[in-house]
Amino acid sequence: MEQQQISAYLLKSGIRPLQKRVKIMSYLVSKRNHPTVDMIYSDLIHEINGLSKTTIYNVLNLFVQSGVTLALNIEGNEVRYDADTSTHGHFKCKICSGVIDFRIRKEELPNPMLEGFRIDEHHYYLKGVCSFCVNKIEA
Amino acid sequence: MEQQQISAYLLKSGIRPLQKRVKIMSYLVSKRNHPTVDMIYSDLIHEINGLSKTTIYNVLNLFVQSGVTLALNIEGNEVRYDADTSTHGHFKCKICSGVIDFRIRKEELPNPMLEGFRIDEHHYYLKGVCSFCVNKIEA
DNA sequence: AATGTAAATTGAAATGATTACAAAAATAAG
DNA sequence: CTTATTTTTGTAATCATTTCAATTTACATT
Repeated sequence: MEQQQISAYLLKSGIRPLQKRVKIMSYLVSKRNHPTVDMIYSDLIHEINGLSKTTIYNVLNLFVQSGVTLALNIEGNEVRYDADTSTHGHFKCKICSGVIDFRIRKEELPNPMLEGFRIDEHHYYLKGVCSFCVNKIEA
Repeated sequence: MEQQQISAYLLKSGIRPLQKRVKIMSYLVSKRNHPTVDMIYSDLIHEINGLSKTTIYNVLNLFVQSGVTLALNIEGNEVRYDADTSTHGHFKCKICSGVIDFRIRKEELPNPMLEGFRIDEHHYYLKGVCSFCVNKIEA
């Protein structure tokens, strides 16, 4: 996606499309790698002069609050970020630590009987070993 | 559940039923409150003389590795523990921070097309506002 | 009951992720 | 161009968790 489109998208979501915000969203959208803050930092530090890790935290927190990014809590010691806010599930491989998306339709997710509750977010994730690492183990 | 039963259960799961382990498992099973380590500590420190927080971490890690306890990663900054290892979902209230269970059958959970993957764990959780807090907000 | 050995527990220090905060820089408005 | 507001930065603080060596406990064998 073009920086132009990213800017327009942020603006539409009530976020001023400042340089670093656009770059970070652009990173999330193009890589789709469910990165941690550290991954974003080490990838963007070369590209953005004088980028601070605090800024990444600030920007991501803003994104999450504004609803343009999901914070994924799959492992206790790391938060991963995903700019795809549509309904989908995640799989995390115990071996290579990679996180991949899988499509599910909202109607497929069970709707528990929670009388009077307001449900804002659905999270569905699986853990195991991805096909690539399964082969490595068997070999 | 009686301490006797807890001990037998731990033994069957390959865990030596030492005093503190039995007390911690007993706590998890009877309270069913999805506690954090801190919650367990502040509740049991009165009951168990000279209990250390490190011990709670040790015991819980053992429980999780042995498969008798689930580690729930719903919020990025806290891990909660659940001795109910059967298939079920969790709801976390944004207001009161409480976590409650809801029943779902394994067959209800969508089975994504992940050719060649080995899937070990399914996690399904919802976030929102519980009925009690919904009323508080409206009032 | 006493002894020895292995396992568990402890507390202090280390680690690692995240947040708080005040100063500096960038942005927008007049 | 000047000023006011917002954003970014870097350091220090915080908080959960792990590491590790020393102490204690559990348990099998005398």
